[in-house]
Amino acid sequence: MIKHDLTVLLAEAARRAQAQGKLPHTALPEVLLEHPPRSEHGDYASSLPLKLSRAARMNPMAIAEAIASCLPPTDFLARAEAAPPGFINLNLKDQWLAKQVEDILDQGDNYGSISLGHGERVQVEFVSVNPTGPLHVGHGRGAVLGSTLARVLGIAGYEVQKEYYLNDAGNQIDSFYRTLYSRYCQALGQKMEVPADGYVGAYMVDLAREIVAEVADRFLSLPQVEATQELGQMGLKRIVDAIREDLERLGVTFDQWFSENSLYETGQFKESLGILREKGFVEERDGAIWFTSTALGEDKDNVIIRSNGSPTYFASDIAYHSNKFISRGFQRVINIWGADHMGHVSRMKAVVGALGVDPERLRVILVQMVALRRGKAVIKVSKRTGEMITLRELMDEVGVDACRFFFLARSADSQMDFDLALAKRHSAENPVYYVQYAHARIASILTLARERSLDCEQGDVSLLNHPAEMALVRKMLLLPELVETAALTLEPHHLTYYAQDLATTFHAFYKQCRVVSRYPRDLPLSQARLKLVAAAKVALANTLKLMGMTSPERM
RNA sequence: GCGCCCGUAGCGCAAUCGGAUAGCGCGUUGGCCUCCGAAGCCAAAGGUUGCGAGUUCGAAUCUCGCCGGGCGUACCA
Repeated sequence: MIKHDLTVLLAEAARRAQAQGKLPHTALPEVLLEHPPRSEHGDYASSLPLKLSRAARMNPMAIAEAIASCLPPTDFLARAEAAPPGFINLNLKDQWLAKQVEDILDQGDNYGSISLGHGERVQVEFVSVNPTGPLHVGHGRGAVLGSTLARVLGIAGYEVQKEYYLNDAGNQIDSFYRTLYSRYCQALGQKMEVPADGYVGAYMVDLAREIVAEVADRFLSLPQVEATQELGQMGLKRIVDAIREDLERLGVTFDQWFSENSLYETGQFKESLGILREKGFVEERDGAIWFTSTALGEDKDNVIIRSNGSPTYFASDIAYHSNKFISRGFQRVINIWGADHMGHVSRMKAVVGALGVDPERLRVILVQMVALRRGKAVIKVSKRTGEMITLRELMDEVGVDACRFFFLARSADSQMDFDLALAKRHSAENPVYYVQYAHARIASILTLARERSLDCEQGDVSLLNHPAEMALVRKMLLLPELVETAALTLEPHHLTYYAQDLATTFHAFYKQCRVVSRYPRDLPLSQARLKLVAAAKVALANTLKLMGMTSPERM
């Protein structure tokens, strides 16, 4: 990556300046490059002189000049200038930039890949919604964020495993089973109340009807406990299948669906509890088993096994994380949770530490809530009350691509207001079409060139020097840097802004530079520009692919 | 009460480490299709970055105090 080459070059120049006595021998801070907001300030700039000024007791401008004078000539750097109050501005050579077009074409689908991760094994666990009802709009946000992040980490050189943690044990499943039983009986005309803690959503009525359609009244003759259990499992499977279907439609797939229940069946839970006990973090009190997190600086202790003998959700999570880190050996684990799980974060980190794993290896991304409105009316989303807008409805309404783009365009820590009344109208104005239009436009240029039998293999990219051409190359070269940033900060929302930027730069180029010309004298330039356009298609398509969106050839 | 997140143009949101004149989309106003897609381009208007102090050569960004919104603070998940 050119940015890294420049970073190294600058650091060397600073050391050379010290060796030559132009700079005092103070410790050098890490060299950081940025893209100046104004293009006159170069392709990259460093504020190193400003940071060095105090320790070196020198005027920052003098430092900038000293370092700039020690930069060796290279085939990519056109010039380095000291700029007030003490920046070093770096400009790339047009000829070098033009040559990158061929480099991008050579890389093709791999363009954007970097080796940041060095094959480190990372798990991204996301969605993991309780399988007690359909996915709603809010879940879509975590699904899109997680799947995009997994793609970004993959292209950044990590070995990524995507996982859905299936909460198929515990209270909520029990309640789901009992609700389903009651709805099943009702569907068959029996008098039966929905449990007080049950799921009152209409989808449970539909689910019961579906099951009746399949098995009729077979379960009525069974003892209630047995019927509830069997019926529940049937219903659970249907719900999970529906969740899986919705996610697939959204472009979200998993390498593994991990069953919470299996943690108890395989003895993983006992094992991890044993580790904690051994290390002295387990205590019995008031008839319950506690994790003594206060000993690790937490505000309070947490119950692992209730006094009635049933394990808590936290208990499962202890075993689950032990499984992730110790049994399966992931070097890093990224959990994407809703903001309502915030209270869970620090105790999970404490548990991971207690298990003997560096808590830094666990990263939790909290996705802020999606507040639903219909016009001015706030819709309270709750599976309990059953009022919700499903993800499926949203996808029907605005389409998958717009859906993904919309969720992705906001950073995880900003709350989102989703107005359904405006959803459809907004989808037509969504920047997603702006980006995809650029791709379709490129495709049609390339088609036209093919129809006119233009051989762009012959194109000589050194003919490229128009400012709009150079701007487009520069923008394309940002993709690997963007991947790096997104992978390091775990913030894939930057992709949406980059995609728009790239599209804008392309549209501007298109307006200013004729690609396919009717005049024979333009042939060499046409061929060169076709290469540029083909490279732009690669960059744009790869960006869209990272976001899980389609790259239409026409629209 | 305490803890975490957020507050940026009319609306929705960006701003990679503290960097140079804070950007993008929608909306508003005006212009641009006689060789490649106007779902486009160009231009204009629109900001005391919630308020007030502090640190710094430099603050949307860091610190402190207020104000407003969200979430958490269960033997729920």
